[in-house]
Amino acid sequence: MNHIYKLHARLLKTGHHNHPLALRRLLLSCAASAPASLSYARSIFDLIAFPDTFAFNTIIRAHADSSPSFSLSLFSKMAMAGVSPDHFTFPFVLKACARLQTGLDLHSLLFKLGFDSDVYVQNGLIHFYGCCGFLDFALKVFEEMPERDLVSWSSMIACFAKNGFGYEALALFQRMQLVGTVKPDEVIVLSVVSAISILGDLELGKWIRGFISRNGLEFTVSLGTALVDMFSRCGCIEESMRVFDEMGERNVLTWTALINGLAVHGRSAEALRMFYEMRNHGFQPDHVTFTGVLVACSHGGLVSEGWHVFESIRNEYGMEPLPEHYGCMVDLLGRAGLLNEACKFVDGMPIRPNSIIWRTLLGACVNHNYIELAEKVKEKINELDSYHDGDYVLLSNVYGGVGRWAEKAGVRNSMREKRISKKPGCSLINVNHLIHEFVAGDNNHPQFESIREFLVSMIDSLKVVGYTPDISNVLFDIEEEEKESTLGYHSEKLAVAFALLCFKDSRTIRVMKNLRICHDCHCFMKYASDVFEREIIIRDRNRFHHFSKGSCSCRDYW
DNA sequence: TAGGTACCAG
Repeated sequence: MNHIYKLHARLLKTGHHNHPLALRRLLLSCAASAPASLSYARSIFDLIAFPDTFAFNTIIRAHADSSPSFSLSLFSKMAMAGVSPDHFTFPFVLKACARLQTGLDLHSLLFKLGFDSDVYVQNGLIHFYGCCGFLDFALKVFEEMPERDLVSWSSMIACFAKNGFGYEALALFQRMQLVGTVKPDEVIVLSVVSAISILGDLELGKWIRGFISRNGLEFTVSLGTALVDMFSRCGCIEESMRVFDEMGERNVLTWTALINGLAVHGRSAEALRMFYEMRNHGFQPDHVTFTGVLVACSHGGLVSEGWHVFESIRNEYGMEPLPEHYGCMVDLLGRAGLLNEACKFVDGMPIRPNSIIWRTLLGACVNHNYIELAEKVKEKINELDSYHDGDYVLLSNVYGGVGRWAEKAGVRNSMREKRISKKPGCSLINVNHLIHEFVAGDNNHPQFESIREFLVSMIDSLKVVGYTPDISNVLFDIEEEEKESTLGYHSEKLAVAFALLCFKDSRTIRVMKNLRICHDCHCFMKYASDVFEREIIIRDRNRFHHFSKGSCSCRDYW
């Protein structure tokens, strides 16, 4: 900002401060320093009697990121003033539209005006469609481009990553390298790291790290932070810690990434230690940091520490707790079996509890067999959002936990009436650089028969040492023997059986699952880690479970 | 004549 004031002062001194060229120069300087200089930029823009395309472009650009609605209002004003847009205008307008996820008619307008063949405009369109979730449109623009620059590839890869299509992002990155016309930079690699985080594939994680150093890419704070997060999501918190230790410069996001990683890996005490160490290094925690610390307390059963951290948000840091912090507290109390306290906490919340808060409480009811409370909580959820399949599964599990099969069947009927189906469990595993997908109850894998046979023999050998299949979590009221075989087909069991068949050495088995692991599978994995002398790491929807020598890192507290 | 797009991490 200082250089703008100096420039303005010089213009005032020489009497050129109202000269159109001087105003343009000032406006440009302000636009380059956005968002700090936005109000100043607006006042200069207002001084220009007849703003031309360049002036409009500059002011639209300056607001595209931080005040996208204002950018769009300026674009309308531009049209009303009869000032024509040019090929510079649209990338800025598209950026604003991407932020607001609006403006689907823009493509036809710029097509009509003949700006659709400009690479910057096309890149803007890819980014815009990607942000709005219209991947097909983004891909169409990308594929039809006669020439692509680094930003075109980067935009399309980011589109895939942002929308959860990890493999597609990686495949495109590979295609880009095969085409070989552009050289990857730190920006594009950040999207690739994010794609690998979605997949949770450690082999790929190690590869991208090597790629970064082989290609001499600058190890920026954001790239380092993304790697800390990625390794944690790939199930290797040790590697996250190594990257963290090697980073010369860190910021609050880096510390938070590590704290969150430690929390979901069940290393609660270390997460708390890092939180206090971070403060000693002079970094102020933000809302995300607090969420990580509270998750650590919750998963570690650290009730009093959790209370202390929660209260410090307001008392020490002067921040207002967000709904997710209240959610963490409900989880903390509920997990610890303090259901009455959890209810009191929800009743005393200064904000209206959302369905997530109630759902958290419902989960606690399942873990501690609080049937009446679960029924009341489910009613509360129904008032807010009655179509969430997971809630029915939880309620069904409460009834199953105490053998109330008639009520359990009632839950099934109610799901049928509302046409709600249970999302199938799905587990992924990397075997010899190939990802295998297992879906509960699905026998499409080419080696399904041998996997199933091996799984049956596994279950038999685990039963010998004390494993008893727990049938209470099976959703429907079916015969006992059938229930047992339904459990036998849970996707994570199939994935682990497959890994044991494939891996002849003693390497760690790593599985990624879309839903929470059930009690029976959790018990099965503990026995399997002992009997087969294997470390098994499962990433479920909430956290990581490290099974080793008959026990789990979550200490059965998840 | 100037001005441009992607990533922006937790």
